[in-house]
Amino acid sequence: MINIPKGTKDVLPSDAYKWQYVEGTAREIAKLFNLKEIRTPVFEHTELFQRGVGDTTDIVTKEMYTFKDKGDRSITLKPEGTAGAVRSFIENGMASSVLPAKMYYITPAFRYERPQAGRLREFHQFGVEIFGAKGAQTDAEAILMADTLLKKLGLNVKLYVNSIGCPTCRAAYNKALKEFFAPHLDGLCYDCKTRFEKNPLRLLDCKEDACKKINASAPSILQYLCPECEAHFEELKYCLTSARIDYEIDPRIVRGLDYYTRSVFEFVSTSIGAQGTVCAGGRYDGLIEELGGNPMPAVGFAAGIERLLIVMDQTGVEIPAPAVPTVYIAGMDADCRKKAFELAAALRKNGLFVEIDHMERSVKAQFKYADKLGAKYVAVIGGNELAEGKANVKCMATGESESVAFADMAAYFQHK
RNA sequence: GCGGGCAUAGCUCAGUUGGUUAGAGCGCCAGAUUGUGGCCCUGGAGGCCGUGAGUUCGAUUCUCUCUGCCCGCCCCA
Repeated sequence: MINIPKGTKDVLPSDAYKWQYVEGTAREIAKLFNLKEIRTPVFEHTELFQRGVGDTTDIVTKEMYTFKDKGDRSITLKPEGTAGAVRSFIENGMASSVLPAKMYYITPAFRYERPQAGRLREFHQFGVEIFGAKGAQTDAEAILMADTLLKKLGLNVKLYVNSIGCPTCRAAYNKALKEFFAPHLDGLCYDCKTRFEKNPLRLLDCKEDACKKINASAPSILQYLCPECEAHFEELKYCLTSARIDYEIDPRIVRGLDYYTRSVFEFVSTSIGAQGTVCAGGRYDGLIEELGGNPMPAVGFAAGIERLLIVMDQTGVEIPAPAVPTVYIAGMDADCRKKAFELAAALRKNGLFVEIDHMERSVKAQFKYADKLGAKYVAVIGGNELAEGKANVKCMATGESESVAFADMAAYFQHK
C-alpha cells in the first residue's frame, strides 16, 4: 500500500463538484472584471522565486520544493503564483501590448510546511494580477473583485487594509522602528531579535505577548508615508468607501513576501482556526523591474481554494448539487441491456444525461441504483417492451409510468 | 523547526481491568412474490485493532521506537 504524500490531498469524484463550483464562480467573477486566464508552468527556475519572492523570506529559505533536473538546472515547484505570471508578462513582451494587462490563474502551489488545517504542502490558489496601472483605483478594483467573489461564495469575512509605503518611506519607517525598539531589545522574543536586524517591519505582527505589549506603542507606518504614498492610500480608502466595501485599517499588516509596496490587504474569516486568511494581496510596483522588465506598476491578490472550501463547509454554505441523470435505462436481460446501450448512445447524441446498467444487476437493483444517482426517470425495457418497440418510463418523483416509443425518447426527454 | 493530542471495518466511533470466533451505526451487496426505487425487516461481504521491538504463558489492550493524521506556534493562501 502506497499512501498519499504528506501534506497533499485527493479531491474525490464525489467532492469535485465543490471545487468546480468555487473555480467556476472565480472564473465568472474574473470575466465581469475583464480578466483573461494565464497558465504558467508548475515549475520555474529557482532563481525566479529567489528574486521574486525574496531571498530572505521564509518561503524561499525553508519552504521551497527545489531540485536539480537531469540537465543540472535548479528547478522549483511554484510556491505562489505571482512570480510566474510576472516572468511571463516580461518574457512575452506584454508591456508593449494593451495595458493594463489583467489576468487570473487557478494553480496548484507548493510549500514544504508542517501540514495543518487549511495549510497543505500542495495547495491551490485563485490569483489575480493587474499590470500597468498605478492608481489606487486599480487596487480598489482588485479588492472589490476579491470581495465580490467571497460574497458570491457566501463567506463572511473581514477586510483589513494597510499601506506599507514605497522603498523611500519604508526606509524612514524602518529607521524609526529601530529607534523605537532598540531600548526594548532585551524584552523581545528570540525571533524578534533577528527580525530587528533583518526586517523590522515584521516585529509588528509578532504573536508573543511580551512583544505585543511593546509594539502596541510602536510608531505606525502610516505616520511615515511619503506624500505620494499617503495620497495613494487616501484614494484607496475613498474608492473602497464609494464601492461600499467595509474595511478596517490595520497598520500591523505586513506581508511575508518582499515584493509588496503601498497597498496590502487581507480578507480574514473568523470561522476557521488559525489559518483564517482566506485571500490576501497588494501592490507590487517594484517586482517587474526586479525580475528584469521595464519598471511597471502592478497589483494583485490570491485566494486559497482549500481555505475557501473549509470556511464554506464550516459555515454551511450550500453548494449547488451536481447534475443528475435525466433518465436511467434499465434492461431486464442481456438483449434488453443491448437495447438500453443503443438507446443511451442515441440519447447522449442529443445531449441528454443518460445512465445504464454496467453491473448486470436485477431490475430491482437497477432501480435502487437509479434512485441513488438521483435519476429523474427510469425507462424499463423488458421482453414485452423490446417486442413493442417502447419503453416503460417511470417518473421517479411521482411514481407514475407511461409508455414511450424508442424512436420518441429523445424528444420526450429533451425538456424534462 | 517547536509544542500537544490521536491511530480499531470504506466512514464515525465503542470495546477488551492482558485470555479462544473484535462490535455498533452509517455506507456497500443481496433477499423479502425471479418485471420496478425511497421507509421498515432479514442476511452477507469487509479488520494481521498503523509499523517495529520489549514485558508476558499469552498483547488490539501495558512500555518504548518509528510512521501517519489532527490541533497550536512559526509562516502563509
